Order: sequence, then structure tokens, then C-alpha cells
Amino acid sequence: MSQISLTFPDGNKRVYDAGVTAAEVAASIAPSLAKAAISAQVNGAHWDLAWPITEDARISINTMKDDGPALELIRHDLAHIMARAVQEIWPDVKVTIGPVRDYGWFYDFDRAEPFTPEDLGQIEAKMKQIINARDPVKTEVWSRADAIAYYEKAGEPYKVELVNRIPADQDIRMYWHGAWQDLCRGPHFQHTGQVPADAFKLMNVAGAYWLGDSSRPMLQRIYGVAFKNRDDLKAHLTMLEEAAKRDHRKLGREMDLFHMQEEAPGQVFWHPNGWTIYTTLQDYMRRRQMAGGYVEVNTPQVVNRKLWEASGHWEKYQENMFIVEVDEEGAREKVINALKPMNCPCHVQIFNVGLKSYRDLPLRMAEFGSCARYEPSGALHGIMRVRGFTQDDAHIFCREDQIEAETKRFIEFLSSVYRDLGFEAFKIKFSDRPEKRAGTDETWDKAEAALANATTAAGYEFQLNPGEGAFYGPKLEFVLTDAIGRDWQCGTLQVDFVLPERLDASYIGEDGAKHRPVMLHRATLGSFERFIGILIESHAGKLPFWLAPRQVVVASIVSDADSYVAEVVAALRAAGVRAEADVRNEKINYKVREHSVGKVPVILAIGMKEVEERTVSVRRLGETRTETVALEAVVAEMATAALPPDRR
RNA sequence: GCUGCAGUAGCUCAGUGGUAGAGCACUCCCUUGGUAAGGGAGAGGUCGAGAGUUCAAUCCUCUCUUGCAGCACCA
Repeated sequence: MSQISLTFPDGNKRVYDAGVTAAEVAASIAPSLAKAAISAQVNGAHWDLAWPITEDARISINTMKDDGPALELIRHDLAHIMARAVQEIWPDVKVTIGPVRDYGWFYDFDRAEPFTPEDLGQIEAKMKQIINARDPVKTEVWSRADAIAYYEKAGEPYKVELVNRIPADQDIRMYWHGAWQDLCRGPHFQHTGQVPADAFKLMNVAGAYWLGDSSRPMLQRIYGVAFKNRDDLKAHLTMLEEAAKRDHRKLGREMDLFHMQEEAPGQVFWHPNGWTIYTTLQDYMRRRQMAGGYVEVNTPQVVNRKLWEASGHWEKYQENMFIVEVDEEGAREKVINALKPMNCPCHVQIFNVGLKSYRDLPLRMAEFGSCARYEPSGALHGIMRVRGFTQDDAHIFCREDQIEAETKRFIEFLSSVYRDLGFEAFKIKFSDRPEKRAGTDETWDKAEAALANATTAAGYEFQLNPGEGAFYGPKLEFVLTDAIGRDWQCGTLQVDFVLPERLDASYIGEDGAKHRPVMLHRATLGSFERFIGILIESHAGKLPFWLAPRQVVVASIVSDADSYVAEVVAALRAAGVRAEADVRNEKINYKVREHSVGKVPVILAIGMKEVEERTVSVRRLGETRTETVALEAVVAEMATAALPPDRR
């Protein structure tokens, strides 16, 4: 038998017979390691203890102390254990796939009856039985034909399809937990009893299309979470509860920011408090954009279909557009308009008025553009995914050789804005050419390189989203995360070669001839609606002072202080602070509680002592201590705090 | 759009085949109280909309609508 050399993490090498398993390697080092081993890393790959090693390799043995591999095995084994539990309870259920994901796993089943919450309890109980049975896990590599024959006989059509989809150069691995069998690439524990029986929980059931394809059958997906021990599970469940308290839909109601109602699904009724946030943010963005070399425009909401036909939206985007038909007197047929879903075609119309010179480029045309999109009903989500929203949109008309500089300039602009708004970290996703696309490969090469280079030059890394670009050009997405970890695209920058062509935009170059500009679609916040949703969640409603709708509440302790309260409020307002008086016939405890719950950053309490001394008692949100400060000093401090970041 | 679940007072929620209840919020009265809920009284609901079954529907059935979770979508 041939021999192989294995290199350990400390650099030591040892020679083994080819085909030695990771379990045998562990045993050869120490009995204690053999006992503690759960899996191995072989040349970086996560390796089942039972798999043979056939060539020279770097190896390290994993134990339960190695979080990454341990959690991977726990969650992965639980996926199979859950599938087995389901099939033991309902033998006619068809199994499909069950991968590990953040904090746990899911498994998709085909079953005519829906799973109920009671079913989940029953499945959990069965899973614990399977774990306690400590069934051995066995792995074998099979031929494709054998695997297909096996699953056909077993009546598992989804598995047959999965086997057929495994690439030719990959092993087809069959696993058994006791007598129960599943197709899986592994690795797994050695027996089911290695999974902690008290550190997992089945969370919910939801529909999911087979293979993610909406033309395929809908399956039932059961989600579970799992950890190494019960405390970690508890901590996770507590974290979810805390996150729910930060939900912008809940805080929006509690802080009286906005509401939505049946008659206008996916559209926001902004209340005074919420609209204060909105306009404060918009004022800030307007100043930043002016300083950043943009010109601001405004364009129509309702536009005739002819423009949408010319831009291509009528063909590609009609399903998402609100169409407005108007009976015009004397007209042969109805006039058809659409609410604008995007601002770009309108901006090109402004660009097209008069002749543009190369000296005008780059022309950065901004609009707080109110858009309406008929989003699919299931996609709506609070104020984060809506049908009516306002983008902080702009289109940069430039030459191809200006794309890179403009992109870098925008990333720097965006990151400065995000920093001002409290987002130090954000993700950048880079979506490159899709299969169906306009433009030549050469142009795509240039555009993609420009985006990638500009991102790197601005000092950021990006995550590649292969093939996810728009048909008209590649794009960057700037992604922020909500309270429970869902990603939301906020900012974006998209290169567009197509629209200038379709709408015949041109400029006169140095050579005196007409040229086609490139358009960069870009948004910094994305939409005010979504961004404010993120802002609320990331601050748990405790917005920075300059954005807080009510910055200061001046609360009387006794009614004899009322006139001084009014004086304090007036002084604060005169200094540009959003201040309100609370002289209700309530105890100070009550007022403090109510305004603390309402996330007012500063409460100034006023009793007779303050009246006599011309001071105020300052209580800041999140603190229980108070301090007594002279009125003038507080007004000056609050006035400074109320300044937006770009004015400090 | 798809699958599942849900819609009862402003909010959070209980409840029943014989047309409804709690707590908080709201209004009024008492209370002037020093930093997270003082006390009392009162008002408030076409039980999401429509149709059907029934002597009788908030409750059962169907359709629609909105929301929630996930999937799909996301120029």
C-alpha cells in the first residue's frame, strides 16, 4: 500500500497508509484526541472523520471547541435529524434539501397538509428521541446510477433530480443515520448523540419554491436554530426579542412617526414627528449635494407612455408601473400615462434641452424624485419596501473615461454622508454583467474595471454578485442591515450605456462632433422611506439629537412654574431647537416616563427651585442622573447639539 | 405573485352560534406632586369588506382586502 505524508498545524509531518481516515489519524496522536474529535480540516476542506485521505495533505483535527466546524456539524446533522423525524411521523412526506444557514438550518418538504405549530413541537420531540438513540452515522460514495435507482425505488423524486444535478466530477455521497438515509455532501458527526439535544429550536414554517424557481412547486420550509449549548440558544432567542423591539413598524407607531392603511398599501402617511425627521434629513442631503457639485431639478410625476416606450420601461418594467388612463374630450382613444417609477428618463429630457458641450460634463443632476412602483404584494415591508417613495436620486452625465473618477467621488461622498448619519460600516456589493445584456463586451470590460478600481481606490472592499448587474450596465450596491440582520440595499451606483442611446442624449466634443454620454444612476440614501426605517432600527428609535423630532421637552413639576417653562421653550425655539412644553397636570414621574418611552433626547424638569435660580434640571435619555444648569448654558448647548453634522 | 398564519376600542390582547370584554391611552373631577405609571368617574367597537349556511353569524363556509413570516421579485 502506498504511503502519504500529513502535515499538522504545528508543522510536524507524519506518514500514514493512503486511505487512512481522519479518525484513525486522531487516534494515532492521542486517545483523548480520538475521543474529542468531531471532524477535520484537510487542505482547508471540512472533512468527515470517516472519509479516507488518499494523498499528502495539511490536516488538523476539530473538536467541539472549534466553533466553526462544531456549529456546522450540529446544524447540518440537525437538518437531517429533522428530516428523519418528519418522515418517521409522516412517512409519505417527500424530502428535498436542507442546508445550514445563519444560526441554524432549514429543510424543505413536500407534503400536502401544512405543518402546524403543534406539528413543530411533535417534530422537536421526535428529534430529541433520535439524538438520544445515538444512532451511528455511516457514509458511502455511490455511483450515479445506483443512487438514482435507489431514490426512484424509494419514491423520492426530488432526490433523483438532485443526484442528476450533481456535477460529474463530484462524488455522490450517501449518508445513513441508523436506518434512515439521505443524500449529502457531508461531513457529519459519528453518531446522532453528538448533537446537543437542548440547544436547538424549530422556529417557523414558510413556503419556498423548489430550487428557488417560482415556476416549480411550492414546498414547505421549516426553519430551525441551533447552538452548542442551551445558554447560547437562550441568548439568541433573547436577541431576537430585543430586535423585535427595534422594529421600525413598532417604533413608528409608538413614536407617532407615520402610519399606513389599507386604502394606500405600500405608501406612507407621515405624521408631524416622522415628517420632521424626513425634512431634516432632506435639508441635510440638499446642502451636501449642493456642496458636492450637483444641480437640483424637479420633474413630472405623471408622464405619457410615449416616453416610457422610448426609454424601454414600457417593455421591461410595465408590470411594476402604475398606469393612469385619462378620457380626454374629443380624443379618439384614452390617453395613457404612467406614474414615474424612476427619474432617469425625465432627467435625460432636461439634459436634452439645448446643446451640451464636453465642458458641461460631468453634469450631476439631482432630484428628490417621488416615484411609484407597483411592487409585488408579498414584497411590501413597513416603510422599507413600499410602492410610493422618494429617492435622493441623481444622474451623472459623463464621458466613459470619467466613470472611474466619478465613481470614486461618489463613494467618498456616500461614505461621508453615512458616517454623519452614524453608519461607519456598510457592505458594498458589486454586480457584474448578466447573461442578457446590452452593449459590447469591450464596453462592459471597461465599465466593470472602472467600478472595481474606483471602489478599491476609495479604500473599500466589495463582495462580488456575479451576473446580477442590470442589463444596461454593472452596478454597486451599498447595503445596510436592519434590526434582525436582513440586508437592505440603500445607496447604489449603476453605469448605463443604454438609456442615453435610447433617448438620444448627446454632447458636442472637443472635436466638434456629437458624442454619446454615459449615465451613472446613483442614490446615496436610496429612498428616504427605506433609509429612515434603517435609521430608526439601528438607533432603536433613539435618534441623534439633530434628527430627533422632539429634541427637548420642558416639563413643569408644579404649575407655578408654567410661565418660566414657556420662557424656556421660547428661548430654545429661538435658538433653533425643537422644544415642547409639558405643563399637564401630571406628576414629574409620569412625564419623565412618558417622554423617555417616547425617546425624547432631553427632558428639562422645572420646579420652584429652578424658577428662582433661573436654571433647569437636565435629564438625558438613557441616563437616570440629572444635573442643574443655568438656562443660558443649556440653550447654548442644545443649540449646538441641534446643528446638523455638516454645520458644526 | 406563491405558501402558511392573522385582522375584535387609538395601542396590546381576551372571548362566545343568541349582536362584546380587560389593561394602557383618551375626556372630566380630585390631587401641585422633585426625575420611569397618584386616585376616581366617563366616553369609546357595523368584531377588515362582501356573499352564503342558519330561526339567529364577530364566531361556520366562500370570495375579496390588508398585515405578518418566508419564497419569488427588487432599474
